[in-house]
This record gives sequence, C-alpha cells and structure tokens, in this order.
Amino acid sequence: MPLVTIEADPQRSPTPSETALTRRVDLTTLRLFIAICDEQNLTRAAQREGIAASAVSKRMNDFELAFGVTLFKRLAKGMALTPAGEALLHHARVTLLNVEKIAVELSEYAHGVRGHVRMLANLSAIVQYLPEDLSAFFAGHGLLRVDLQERPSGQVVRGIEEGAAEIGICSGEADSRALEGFHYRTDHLVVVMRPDHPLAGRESLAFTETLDFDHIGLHTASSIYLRSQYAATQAGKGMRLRINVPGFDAVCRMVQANMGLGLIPDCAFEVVGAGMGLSAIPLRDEWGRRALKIVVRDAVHLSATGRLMLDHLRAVEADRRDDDL
Amino acid sequence: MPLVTIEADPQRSPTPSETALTRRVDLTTLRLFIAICDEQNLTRAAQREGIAASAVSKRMNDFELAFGVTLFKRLAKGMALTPAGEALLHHARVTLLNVEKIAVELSEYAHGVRGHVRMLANLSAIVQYLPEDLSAFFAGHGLLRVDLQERPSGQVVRGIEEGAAEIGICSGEADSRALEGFHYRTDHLVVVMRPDHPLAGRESLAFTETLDFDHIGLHTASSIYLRSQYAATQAGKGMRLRINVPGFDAVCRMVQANMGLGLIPDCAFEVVGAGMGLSAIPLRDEWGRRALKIVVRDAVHLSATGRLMLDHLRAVEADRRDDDL
DNA sequence: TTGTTGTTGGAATCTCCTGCCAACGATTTG
DNA sequence: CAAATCGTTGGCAGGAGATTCCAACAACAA
Repeated sequence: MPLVTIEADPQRSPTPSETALTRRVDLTTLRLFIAICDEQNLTRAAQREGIAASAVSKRMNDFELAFGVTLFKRLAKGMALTPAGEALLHHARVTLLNVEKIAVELSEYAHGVRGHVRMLANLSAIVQYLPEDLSAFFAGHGLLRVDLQERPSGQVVRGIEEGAAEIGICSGEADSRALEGFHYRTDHLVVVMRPDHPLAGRESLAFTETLDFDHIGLHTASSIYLRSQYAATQAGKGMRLRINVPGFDAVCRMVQANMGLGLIPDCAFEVVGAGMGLSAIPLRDEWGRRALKIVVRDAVHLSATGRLMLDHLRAVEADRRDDDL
Repeated sequence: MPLVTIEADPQRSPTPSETALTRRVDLTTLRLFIAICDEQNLTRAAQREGIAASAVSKRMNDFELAFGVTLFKRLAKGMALTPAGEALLHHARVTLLNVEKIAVELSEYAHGVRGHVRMLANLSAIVQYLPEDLSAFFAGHGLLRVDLQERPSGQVVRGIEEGAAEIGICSGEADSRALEGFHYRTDHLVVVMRPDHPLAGRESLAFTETLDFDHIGLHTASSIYLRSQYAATQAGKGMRLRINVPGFDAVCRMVQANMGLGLIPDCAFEVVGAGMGLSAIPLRDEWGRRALKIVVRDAVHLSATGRLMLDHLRAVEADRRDDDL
C-alpha cells in the first residue's frame, strides 16, 4: 500500500512546489556539503564527519537530483564547485552558523540562563551609560543575558524596524519613524583639548569659539559629527577638520597627539580620556545637551525579558533624575 | 558572567559537545516549532503541517529533552512560549528563511540560471548607472542573476568586508580600508529647481550661490548630504535645510512642491526628474564631480561570476571614456 | 603496457528513526 | 455528568540513511 499523502491545509501560504523543495534541504546534507567544499575532496570530508564516503556521495547525488542542479565538477582528484555550488555554499554557511547559535543559546538556557535580550545601541550609549545600567540589570536579573551590538543611530532604528533586535538606543534626533520612543539619558558634549591649548582653562565654551581651531571628527555617520557640522554651518563658519576617527578613545588619542580639538560626551571623556592628561570644557550651546532615546517596535508586545530590560532602563533614568533634584 | 555575547570566530573548530548539540537540531523540528508558535496550539500546527499530532508532540519532547530546556508552558488550552522558546523562535525563523533562499536560488539554477552575483551599491549608482550596465551585462550573460541591495556608502564597505556581498559600489570618498578599489564612474551634481526660481536660466552655479535659498537634503548618511554640508561649512555659510528625504525622486517632488533647491547627480535628474518640468543647472564646484568606485575584498579570489561582473563594470566604464575622446 | 593509488558511484543489506493509529489523562464547557 | 479540546504515550510499520563491498575511472610510476 503506497503512502497516503495528506492533504495540506489550503490556506497555507507557500506554493506546494516551494515547500516540497524546502523540505528536501536538511542540515546534515548542508554540513556534509560544506565539509566537501572545505576539503575539496569527498573522501576526506567523509572521514572528517565520521561517515562512509559512499553515504556522502549518495546524499550529494540525491540532493543534486532533487533540485535538478549540479553542485560539483567531479575531477580526477577531488571535487570543484560549480556556480550553483558556490551559491549554495554561501547560504549553507550562514544557515549552519545560525543553527550553531540555536544550540549555544539553548544550552545557555539549560544552564540556568532565563532569558535573552537583543539590543542595538549607538556608541555614546555603549560607552557612557550601558555598562553601569546593564550591570545593575544583571544584579537584579542574574540569569538573563544580553546580546548587544554597536551601530550608528540611523542603523539602530533600521535594525529595530527589521526585527534584528528588540530594544534600541539611539540619538534623540534620529528619525525613529513608526517606532515607540522613550527618553533615556541626556549627555553633555565637552570640548577635549591638551592643557596647553589656547582655550584651556575656560569655564565653558560656545561652539563658535572653537571654530578657529582644528577639529577631530568622529566617523561621518555619527550624530555628533552631523550635528556639529550643522551647527558650524548655522554659525556661518567652517569646521576645520583634519581627520575622522571611529571612536571616542581615538578622538582623545588624536587630541593628545596635538591634532586638534575633540568633541565628545562628558561621560565618555571621564571613562576614556580622564587618564590621558587632557582637559575637557563643557559646551555652552543648547545642542550640546543631547538626548538619547530608547526605541522599540511595540512596547506592548515585547518579550517578557525585553519588557524587563525596557522597564529597567527607564527606571534607572527616572531614579537618576530624582537624585538630581 | 560576561555582559555581552562575543561574536563567534568563524574559524573556530567546534567543541565536541557543541557539535553533538548542533546535530540534534533539524529543520522539520524547527518548522513544526514555528507552526506551534503561530497557532499556539499543537494540534492545529500538526494539521497545518500535514503530520500527526503525536509525532509533533514527540519531536518537541525529544528536542526539549536533548537540550534540557522547556520551550512551552503546556496550558489547558494551547501552548505558550517560555523565554527559551522565544529565543529559539527568533533563530528558527531566520534559519528557515535561509533554507527557503537556498531552495529558491537552487531552483533558479535548475531553470537555466548559471550564476549569482551578490552586490551592494549606493543610491547614486543604482539610480544612474547600474540599470544600463546590468542590462548590458545580462545581454552578454543572460543566464546570470544579480542580487542587488541598496545601502549608504559606508554600509556598502562594511557589507563587503563582512562577506554579505562580493562586489560593492560606493562613493569614491568612502573609507574603503583594506578593500580593493577600482574606479567606476564620475557623476556631476546638478541643482534642481522650479523654472520660476530666481536662479533658473543660469548656465552653471557655484554652490555658494545657492546658499541663500532653501535646500532639500537627502538622508543624513548619504554622501551627497555629507559633502554638501561640508562645502557649506568651508564656504563659511549655512545651508538652509527644510527637510531630509530618502531618495532622488523624493527630492524632485519636494522641489516641484516649491520646498527649495535640490542637489542630485545629473543622470539621476535625467532619469527621475526630467518629466517633472524642473530645471537642472550644473554645479561648478570641483566636488560636484563625484567619483564612484567599485570595491571588492580580493579581486583574485572572486567567484567566476563575480569576476565576470567586475570585468564588465570596468570595461563599460573604459568604453565610455574612450567614446568621450 | 601494466600495476598502484586515490577517487566517485552503485547495489544489497540492515538498523533505527519517525510518523501513524488508537487510547488515555487533564481540563474546560454546556 | 457528558462532550469537547488538547497534549501525551505506546505499539507498530515503513522508509530514510548508513554500512559494506564492489565496480569504474583517471592519474601516475615503473
């Protein structure tokens, strides 16, 4: 008696042929395929994976047959990829990497971890506030883990929109479109300089006063860079930029090397530049007070752990403001 | 406990326990798992996937046992995810999405396609040159396919570095670090305006002449926006920005709506704004000639198809320059 | 030419995985 | 209390996949 094929639910979205093909992919085949690509040799690949060579050969044949594609050029000594094979290799690699992430993450849960929160944040937040805020969070929720990646503010928004992470922290001026936003922190920009700089010793500075000197810029996508450019423009003067560097520490080192003035947030200076013998003078301009905001796609439908993190970040900020009063 | 998960080193040889766990993941289980999450109900999920409920139940139990993790809270009516389940759900989704890509791409090869090239490019290249260049490429290589994504120049570089694509096209001024670069095209910026604008009718314009009027900016990460800001700054004047929009077409529509001047590449204007009854006047400034460059990680080790594309793009540009002579 | 080595591919066999059916316990609903 | 849902368990059967053995083939050395 042949197998009775079960009628699939008619309202399922993918077409029958698509699902049929999708089902013919399996992870061991992908693993073996990658092994062959690495070794360029089926026999060695089989050994490495602890399986008979003929079994591997069969799998590959079946796979090629199923998709009607040739993956390898069978050469006298070894196997070489066809274009189709190269395409598969690329996707197979990322798929298996993902599977590995699954295994790692789940085994973390098995060892007591109770939840993950995926976050994106800009440099300012990561350098200045997140270390302490996250550490406080872990104190209360020792069994949670955080997966944090740095991106410029614009990309943070994009990542949250696309679901790459649950919670994002970016500049308050970033266009967060349809996302929900909450106030996080306000930092204050300071002008970093060598103690022998003409401006050193001042109580505070207006940005325009700095425009007669060389500046060191952050990378061009950073909101500090964009905002200071804009401010210079508004002031009707130019910013004399000598170099753009990727991080606050790099800015400070450039300042130290007498390349010019740096413009970074106050807390970042304390963390990064304090021990470097530099001076930091507060910026008097209104835009020197920069808001950072928390963005989420939908606060109501956050995961339980994401909710915890969001509440924590907001509570920390609220406490801090209470203390200031 | 580490605060932040470290990115896995791709070269790392997996530990025995890891591989053991990795092997226990399989795609049908993931598919079923997702179905259960969608339906919040094992029985319906089983129906949807055309499989007996008992089989699904057993698979889930075995999976949970293998990882020592509870994925669901079994409720009287349906199943609800635990935090571990939510973590799995996220990864399972992207994994299956990837598998689907595999199936789609391979079946393309089965239907005659002979190769894929993954590309990243900035907006200027995509709007102005790639349509014709790619179409010429297809004329010669009808069986190849191109996977093209738009990103700002900085992200193009990043994507190529990370292996997200083989070939990138970005602004000549972008910092391409360790990548190999080749000249691609040079475009010329034009100032777009309504025919009734005071500046209309001029032969050419210096950028400084436009600074007395309102401007419409591209999105803040775009190189045109960054460069024009910088130029305004250098000129010691401000740019009166009324709005930032995401594309060249949007710029033209804003110009049409009398919001101010736009600054876009000449070819983009021909393509996008020609039929809108607008005037375009060339920018006289040196930086109005913008180089676009092709970037690759390593030209020697490109795939055969990638090599074809690179050669084509470079040849097209060489021909074009010969024609100009 | 001939033998050796290393390679892929095929046939027969066997094992174990996995899905089906039917029955059961638990809980809610009428 | 019965009926309806829902998830789980056990027995059974079929098949996918692995193993072993063998054939075909190319490259290379004697």
